[in-house]
Formats: sequence, C-alpha cells, structure tokens
Amino acid sequence: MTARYAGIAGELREAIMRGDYDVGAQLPSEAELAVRFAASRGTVRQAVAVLAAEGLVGSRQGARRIVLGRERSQSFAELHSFAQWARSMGHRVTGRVLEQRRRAADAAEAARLALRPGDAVLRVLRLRSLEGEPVLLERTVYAGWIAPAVESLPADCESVTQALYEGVGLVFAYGEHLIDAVAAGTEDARLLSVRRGSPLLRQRRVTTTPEGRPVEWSDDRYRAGSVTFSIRNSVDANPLVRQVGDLRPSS
Amino acid sequence: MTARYAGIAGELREAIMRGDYDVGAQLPSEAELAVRFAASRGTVRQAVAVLAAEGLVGSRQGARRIVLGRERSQSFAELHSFAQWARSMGHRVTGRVLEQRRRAADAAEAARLALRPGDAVLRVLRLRSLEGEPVLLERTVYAGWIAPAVESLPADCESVTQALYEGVGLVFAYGEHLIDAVAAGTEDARLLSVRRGSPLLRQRRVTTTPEGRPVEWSDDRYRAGSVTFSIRNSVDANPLVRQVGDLRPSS
DNA sequence: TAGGCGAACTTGTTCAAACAAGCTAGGCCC
DNA sequence: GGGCCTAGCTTGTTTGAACAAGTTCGCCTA
Repeated sequence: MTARYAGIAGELREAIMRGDYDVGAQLPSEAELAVRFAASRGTVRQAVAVLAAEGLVGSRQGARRIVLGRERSQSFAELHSFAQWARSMGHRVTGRVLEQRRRAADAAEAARLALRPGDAVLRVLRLRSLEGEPVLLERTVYAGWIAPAVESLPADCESVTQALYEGVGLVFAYGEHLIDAVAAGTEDARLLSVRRGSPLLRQRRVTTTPEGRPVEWSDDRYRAGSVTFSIRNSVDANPLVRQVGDLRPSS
Repeated sequence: MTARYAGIAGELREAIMRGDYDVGAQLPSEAELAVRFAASRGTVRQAVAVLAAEGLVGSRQGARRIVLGRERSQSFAELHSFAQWARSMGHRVTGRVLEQRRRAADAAEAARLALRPGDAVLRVLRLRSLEGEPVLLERTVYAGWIAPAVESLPADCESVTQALYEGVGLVFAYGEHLIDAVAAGTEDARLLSVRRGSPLLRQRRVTTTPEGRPVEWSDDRYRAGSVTFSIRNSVDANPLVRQVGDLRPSS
C-alpha cells in the first residue's frame, strides 16, 4: 500500500509534469494542499520533501514553493538496469556476454565487495547496444555468492537485474557511482567500434543489497555522445561529490 | 542558529567518520539516540534522514540502521566553487580569465537562463589549474543582470563564487549538472595541454538563485584523470538520471 | 511614485502520541 | 543443526499543536 505522502507526491509530480504549474511558478501553500488532499500539514510536508529531493521544487522559509524544473526523474531500478532504461526511452536494446570467468578477487575488488583478496569472484564482460549500435561495455565483477545465479543466465539476457530478481529474489538497494572520462583502450575500441584513444564516459559502480551486502563492482564505459548523466542539487542537499584524480593524463 | 536535527546529524556524521561505527555496523536505535541527544524521536528521524540523503546510512523498516560508507560529502558551495573545493583538498589552485565579452544570447543560452534570445549575456572563458597544471576550462555564460558584478572582478580572481557573494550578496541555491565525455577540440587541447581528440570530462551546469532565477550556464571541461564525480543513490532516493545522447560519435 | 511599516500568510522546527509494518533473537521441537 | 513461532524491539506513517523565522502585500506618508 502506497504511503499517503508518496501518493500526494505522485499527484503533485504529475501536475507539474502536465504543466499545471510552469517552471518558476508557485505551488499552493501547505495549508491549501492539506485541505485539497485531506491530509495533515506534516504529511503534505513529507510529500513536497520528496519532490524537493528530486529537484522539482525549491523552497524558502516564508515564501511559497516554486517549480524548478519538469525533468522526469528515474527510479533506482531504472538507472540500474540498462535494458529497462533503454526500453523506457523507446529504444531497441540488446545485451551480449562476451566473456565470463571465475577467478580470485584482487585487492581492489575484494575491498569493493567486502571480500578477502583471493576469494572467488565472477568476472563478466558484456556489450550493450542501442538500435544495433554498440554503446556500452560493462566489466562487472560479481561476488562469489551470487556467481551461480549469474552463470545460469543466458548469454543474451537482456536485463540481468530483472532476471536475478526473478531467479533468486535478489534486490539491489544502494549504489555508489564514480563518473569520469577515459581514453578507449584496445579492447574498448574494438568492441565499441571507436578509435583507440577516443573519449569514453566511464561509470564505475558498486551495488549493494538492502542488508548492506555488496553484490557487484562494475567498470562501465559508454561511447561518447551516447549517454549523459544528469544530477540536480541544492544548498539543502548536494548528492554530487567532486573528487580529485591523480592529476596525470589517463592511460 | 543550527537546527537541532542538523546538529545531531553533524555529531552522528563525525562519529561515523571517526570510525565509531564500521561500515556495515548498526547505529543505535532511534529511541536510544533520542535519549542520548535529549531530543524527540521525530527530531532524531530528521537527523538520520539527512545522513541517509548523504548515502552514509541505510535503513529497513524494523531493522536498525547500518553504516553504508564513510566518504565525506560536499556542501553545495564546495562543489560550486572550484577554488574552495581545491583548497579543501589541500591543493594549490589558480584561476585566470582568458576572454570576457558581452554578446547576445543564442536560443540555447536564452532557454537555460530564462532570457529571450538576443538578450545581452556575458561570456567568460576561464582556465583553472591545480598545482600549476591546467585541469579545467570553463566557458561560462552569465545572465546580463549579473554581468557588471562579474566584469568588476579581477582576471585572476580565485573564487568567483565567493567574490560575487561578498560584492553583491549573490547567493546560489540550486544547480543542475549534465555530465558526459567529449573529445578535446582545438581550443580545449591548446589551453589544457592535451592532444586534440583526447578525452575530456564535460560538466554542463546551470546555477540558480534561491528565488529561482538562473544566474549562469557553464560548459566546463576537465582533463581526463583530473577529477571524478561521485554519487550515491538508493531505492528511496535516486538523484542520478541517465539520458540518451544523440547516438552519433561526438565531434 | 517610492519607501516604510505591519498584519497576514508561509515555510521551518520541535515535540508527542498512536498505530502499522517489519526485523531479531530466543525458545522449543524435530 | 534447522525450522518454526512469538515477544519484544525497531523503523515507517500520520496526525496535530505550538512556536520560530521569514516573505508578501496592502496601506499610508513623504
């Protein structure tokens, strides 16, 4: 059952997306929304807090909230599953496993997956295409405990995320993403049909279960121009962190 | 005066950073924290919600919260001001204006800055260096109403953000960031001391006042390897949105 | 017309109670 | 040891009251 505040947030989100309120326009006051939705002021506050977290509305003490934008947000699941995302964008998507092998985790992998160095992990190389064009190369390392489930998937499995949920009830709940730019290496270039040295958008990510158990650590490389990441922030909430690299040209 | 919940969040954040709780460890219950901080349970919930939004803790109904990570977050101001960020990282930073000119806004700029095409804007080309190495090229377009204040800044002004605040009380409150990878153009290559065509991490961003008025629209290009962007997300809150590009190789 | 003032409105914070929905750990049984 | 059950604990939701801190707008005066 959807919580009331989530339902109210959903209705307000739709009203914003529909154009009931222009960008820059004011929302009704909390008191008015409480009457309109037959809810308490606290519940309304929770609902608009959800929208604020999505960057759709902004607020100042004493002034009515304003609409900041109309861009549709994405659920965690949609971001996590390339296939789900692409389909919701209306694109034809395919995915293909090129390599898959168990091996011992190196120190970095072990740290990321809360394992000991030398523990068994499953490394998968996967190519994703949109409209027949290769756009994403994923080098994913799965913790050993999930390896059997991954190995049982077909090589052309479209949505690994969904298949793992349906197959073994695996749920992803938390993610950390590191985004930078790298030059295409030899393998990248061959598989993504680009020149060696050309720019790739790299997203390294680790994904974790609701209990806090890391499942996968992945190095994803997008062809430049194929994908853009978008983030909204504010003085109240800044999810984006800039970290210094090693200040030498990347290899 | 800092709100109580913000103070409690700060203390809990420090305890986490200090190692009082390992990654994966449980936090005390809300009831215990309420006693410890002499606050109501509602206030404690607000405090831990702040930490959850930073990706430091995760929660499941009925189970104690767990520590997800120890990475320090950044304030909005720190992310926005390259100089402030670099200094807090302990790096020597310089900034230099290479070009600065008023001109008419094109359609894209006008849309981003809530202006009409043809309205006057100020375009500034700025180079940022860390430890004497050029790492960031900013092409920033300021709305006309803030142009005089920007023009009055010295060419080697380190922190434009701080100077605008001190000079005219300008406050930034909201941001939108588009992150992708592009190939260095001729000017990029010359100014950042890289080969033409080599990868750059591009961050296009628009920044807005508390009243919702856009101030600047900037195309920032980082040398590959100099900076990584980090974002945490969860099923409860996903600030990261993947958008499709135009599926053709970038120029 | 512009500026100042104040009342009314608006959002932000804190507290508390009550209930719902889930987790955890101990005890018991096979 | 493993599975099941349950009491107690824990987080999630909703309501509401009271107060703080800020904004907005109408009115008045120079």
